[in-house]
Amino acid sequence: MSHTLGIRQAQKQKTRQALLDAALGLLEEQSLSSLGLREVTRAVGVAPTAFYRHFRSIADLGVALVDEALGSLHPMVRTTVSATRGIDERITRAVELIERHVATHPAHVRFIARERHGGVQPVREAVQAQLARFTDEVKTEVAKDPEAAGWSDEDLLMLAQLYVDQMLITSSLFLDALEESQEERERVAQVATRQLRLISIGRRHWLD
Amino acid sequence: MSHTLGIRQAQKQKTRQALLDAALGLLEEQSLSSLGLREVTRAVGVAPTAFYRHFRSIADLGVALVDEALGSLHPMVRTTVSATRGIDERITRAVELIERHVATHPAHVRFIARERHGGVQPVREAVQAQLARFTDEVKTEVAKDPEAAGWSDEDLLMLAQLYVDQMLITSSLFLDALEESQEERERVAQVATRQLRLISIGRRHWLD
DNA sequence: TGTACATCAGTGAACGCGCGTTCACTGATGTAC
DNA sequence: TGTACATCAGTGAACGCGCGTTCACTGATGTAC
Repeated sequence: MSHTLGIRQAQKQKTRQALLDAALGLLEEQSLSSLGLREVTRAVGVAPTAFYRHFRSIADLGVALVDEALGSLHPMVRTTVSATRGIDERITRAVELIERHVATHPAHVRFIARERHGGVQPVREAVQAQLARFTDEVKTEVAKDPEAAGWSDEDLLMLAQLYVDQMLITSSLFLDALEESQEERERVAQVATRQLRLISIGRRHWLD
Repeated sequence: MSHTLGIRQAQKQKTRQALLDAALGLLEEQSLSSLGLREVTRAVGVAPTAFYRHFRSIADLGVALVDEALGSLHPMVRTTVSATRGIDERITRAVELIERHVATHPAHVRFIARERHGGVQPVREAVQAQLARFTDEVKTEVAKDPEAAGWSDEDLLMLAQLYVDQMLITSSLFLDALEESQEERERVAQVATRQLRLISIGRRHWLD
């Protein structure tokens, strides 16, 4: 126990996290640009002024939420796309992983879908930056695949973009399906699987 | 001149359209859920209370904007996707049409991208409904193509969804590129063209 | 064509309310000796 | 270990402001005869 965080620091972190959690909860039914600072502090049970000890503004909190929602996702993406096992198996696994992630982090997924094109510029930019990182990582993994032999850099990038966008679209569809039925979720999984399969076929014959 | 609209009706329409236009302008830099009724009437130059003569609420105005933005688009989609001429030509033409539409209606495109997953439920639902109509129309056109012989209904639907999503993604990228350079727009066009080409290759070998 | 009445798009004052932000504060935690 | 001072996360009162909505109104347009 060489270095505990200190009671004060620990409590501050806790309040900060409570603000982030409360905001994420409130954002299920509205967008960031209409979220109020007092609304968030009220949900946590602290004075409105306490907010300023942690964030400059709601936009600032939004950027923190983007990092929380997308920051931890990188390792998953990397392992999913990488060329292990057969193609069909990889596709099935990827769709399953997406479905599970949406089921465990629905609020995060909704937040990203909403604010990707939302009305708060710094947040929008933070999302775009993280997605650009994803695209680059996917491109790196895709390039390692033997099937990518002879592909130009531009072709690799367009394929990586296709994959990332496909992932986001599928996430959003799973999210809507969450509030519906098991059948609906299966339908989404089926469509997503077929779309990835079609892309993978196109990829195989790209240089024909 | 059998039936002019009447001065009163005509003036009312004009004010209504002015409210829609002003709202669309204000929405370039914010999202609908943070748009104020007074903000809109102030931009038009009428009293706040005049708003209620035309719309029940901002959400109601938003739904009207969705219809304005997407309603007129159906004929274009139909002719673009339909099986005329060669495949490469069709792809090039589709990408050009998208680019031109974004250039002439940037505010509408931005509005749809923003509110598709935005925080105002009735508006979100209106967008989804219109997009479902698009998907259905695209599916009908795709089914007519000789290449679609032997395709199941589910396969046709998943392809139509892929096309519609691709159209939206490309529109959004063109929109961002509008504020940048001609080179950036060309890069977007190139990536979109390649992605559509890859999809078309996957489509050709789907039943192999 | 002219008159008398009805309609209704837009007005302007008024309201209560919740907002973001400021400020001086309190009291628990941290630090130096 | 104990004491004296510094730090700083969270408080609570206060502010000015713009919001959505109500209401009775005005005066141009529409309609019936």
